[in-house]
Amino acid sequence: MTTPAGPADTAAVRRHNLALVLRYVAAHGPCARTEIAGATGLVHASVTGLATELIERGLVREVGSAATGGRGRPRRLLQLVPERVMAIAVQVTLERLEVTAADLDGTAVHRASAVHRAPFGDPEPLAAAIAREIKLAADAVREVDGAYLSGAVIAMAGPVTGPGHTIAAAIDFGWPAQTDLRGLVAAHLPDLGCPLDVVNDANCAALAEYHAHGAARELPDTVAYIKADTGVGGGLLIGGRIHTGSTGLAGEAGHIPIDLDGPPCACGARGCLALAIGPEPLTAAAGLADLAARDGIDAALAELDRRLALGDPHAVAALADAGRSLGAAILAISGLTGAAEIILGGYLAGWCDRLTPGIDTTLAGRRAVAPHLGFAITPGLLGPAATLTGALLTTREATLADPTSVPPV
Amino acid sequence: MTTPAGPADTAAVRRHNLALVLRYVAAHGPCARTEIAGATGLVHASVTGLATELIERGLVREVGSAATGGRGRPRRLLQLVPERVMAIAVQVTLERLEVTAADLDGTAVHRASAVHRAPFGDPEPLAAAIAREIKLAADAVREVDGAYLSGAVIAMAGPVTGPGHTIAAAIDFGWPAQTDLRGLVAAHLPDLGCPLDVVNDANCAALAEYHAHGAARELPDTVAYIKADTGVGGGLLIGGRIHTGSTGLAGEAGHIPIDLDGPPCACGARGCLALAIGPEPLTAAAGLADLAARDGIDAALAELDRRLALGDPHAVAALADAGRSLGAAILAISGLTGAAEIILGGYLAGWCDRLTPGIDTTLAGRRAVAPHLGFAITPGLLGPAATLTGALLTTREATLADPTSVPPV
DNA sequence: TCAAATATTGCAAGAGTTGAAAAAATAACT
DNA sequence: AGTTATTTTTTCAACTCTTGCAATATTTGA
Repeated sequence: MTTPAGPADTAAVRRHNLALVLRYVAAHGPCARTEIAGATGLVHASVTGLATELIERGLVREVGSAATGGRGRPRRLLQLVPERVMAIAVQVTLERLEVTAADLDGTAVHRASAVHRAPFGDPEPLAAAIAREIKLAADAVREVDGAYLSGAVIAMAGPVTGPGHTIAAAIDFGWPAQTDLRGLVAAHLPDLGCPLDVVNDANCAALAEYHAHGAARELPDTVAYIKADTGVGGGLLIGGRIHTGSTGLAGEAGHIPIDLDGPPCACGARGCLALAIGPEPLTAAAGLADLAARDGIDAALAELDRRLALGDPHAVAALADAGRSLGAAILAISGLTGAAEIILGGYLAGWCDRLTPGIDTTLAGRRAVAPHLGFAITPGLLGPAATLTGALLTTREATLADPTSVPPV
Repeated sequence: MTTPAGPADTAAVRRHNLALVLRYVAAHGPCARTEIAGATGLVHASVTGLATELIERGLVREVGSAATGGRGRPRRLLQLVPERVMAIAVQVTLERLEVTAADLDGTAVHRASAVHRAPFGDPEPLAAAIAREIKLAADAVREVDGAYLSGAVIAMAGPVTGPGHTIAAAIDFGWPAQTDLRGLVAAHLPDLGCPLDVVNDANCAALAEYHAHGAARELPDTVAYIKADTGVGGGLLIGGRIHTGSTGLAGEAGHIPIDLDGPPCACGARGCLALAIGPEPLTAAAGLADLAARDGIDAALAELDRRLALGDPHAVAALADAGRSLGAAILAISGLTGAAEIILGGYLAGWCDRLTPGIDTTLAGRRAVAPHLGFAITPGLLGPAATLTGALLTTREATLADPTSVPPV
């Protein structure tokens, strides 16, 4: 069962078992009650009752029958009704708001992209803009017949701590410590009628990649994710759930030191990973500093990508060097978190082949001593959409964990 | 409630609520049913029933009354019966077995220390020796009237993975990968009558320090532990429980790289933390390499301790230098795990003051940029006994989590 | 001695799961 | 065409657990 601090009662049992059945149906497509009973350990009679309640809540529907091959009553198949539950996700970057409202399958019913101008140091205008977008998305959801709005999630950079979801530090926006972005946005949405959460953007991406990989094969209990795009971030997944840690920074690999006497970093420390694999240092190492200064970092990254495709030795060497540093970070991540799988996202995914030689250089010695090193390194499957997808998944998880949060019919 | 994969029923509810009450009684000394009801959220009537069952299982007893001050029926106080449940812990080091059988309070009823000679590469003789010691300890427990043997735990170096508790690698003993030490020992103990587990020794120490600190004040959700004595190890605690990770190595800080181009380590990588704060490098840095070679590492550490007490500049500088490296590791640990508290154990605890200057050197820049850094560094409160204490705590946790594992009367 | 106050326990009601029996629905057989 | 075997699903009584309310127990203060 879920692990609340408080007492348990029969309602908690019901919640747990409803979640058990709903999760099975969601994961294993159309399936019969008998199959669910066999797989979950529940008794047939219980599955009947649980399925009935899920149907009443509109989360599951019967979808025809399927003869089992031999004789006997045919199975009546149950299927998830993804469009029953919708969630809203807002990704906040320095210049834009990306908004999606989608159902449990991730099928979007509303998309928006808005430019915002957030004055340095004052979160209020941005909060108002976010609230405006959420309101539009919520209106779009309400247009859909029978859809239940389960939650809205704001994904943005910076550590998010505690149950209050306050943002410990948003350096790029210059906000004061412990800014209660959720509270500021919620103040504009008095009748939103669903939970509003703030989560770290890299953690969202980590969750999305975890699900993407987990669909194809069994994943280990502890999985780490590192991404680099406009910055370096990451996330840590334990038992399929985001682990934020007490600092809200768990898995944020960008500012771990890998070089004791390395160059100073803007974070105040020295030799951070971000100085080795971040976009500015990486393009600079490939001789593209001037281009980055003139046309912006995106142009420089695009040029680096072009040169890598052409096999430019300077660019290839820069990636190999970054790989060496990344290898050290991977050793630290696996050692400290116990992650048995490390997923690379952002441009690390696309350039994985170019990074591998450097990574191997760092890991070769350890691999020789400990042949089955205990962890795998895999490129991410999702592109930039990972963040929004992951934000939607957080509310999907909440719905699957407590189906009683969705009202009947 | 605890979170098993399977279905939940009313028995699970009972287990959860029994654990809730037992945990409260164990943590908050003698207390009345009313107090328990108020603190846990259970209703008075439920507490009555739950307390009755705990009394029947011998885990709790009534211990007099206490007038509440004003008028009214006095409170009947309930108290944990620590001696009801005993556990056995065996700590395995290269030369010795240290054994303790103790009750829920950690009060020992049996202690033993045995020299063993484990042939390199063959775990069987050591398994036999461990089984012998466990048998003696179990006999001692059976002497105690009314005591229930809840479990036996073997604490030893090396990563312990999966539900099978196999030892992925025991380099010091030269065992093959995935050695099933638990199985080997259990084969000698066909009628032990209690669970037998193998856990990582540093993880045990981490758990013990967590409890020691937590007794005095509220601890954050995620806490990390690093220790150095004969080697460098550590552990990661999430929600008060050991997180082993999928590799079984979570929190093992000894072989995270902090210096990309540092010296090669026996683990195969370069610039590992163990090369900076491990006993051999540390004594060598203080100019005690010859002494270590001649009289052993313990003698060299003792001499280092003496010189530190005298303020020997060479020794002090060595500690400061180690502190710099430790600071880098601490940044990595906090960043990756989200730990808001990092506990230093082994000689790191005793020499904490001497390490602090170096740690501060590394952290100063970060502290300047992020004033409330988000984590605290504290010395451990327990000495070498931490490992055995922690091993006992793992079974204590199991008992508190499922009081129905203890039979009636 | 009596009333007030507080702690604990009994008891019926409500909700959940379970196991066995009954009902439903189809294929195979005669 | 009718019947039987087989498989799936539902119904129903039994049991356990928490809950809320009323009853009981026990002490203090007047």
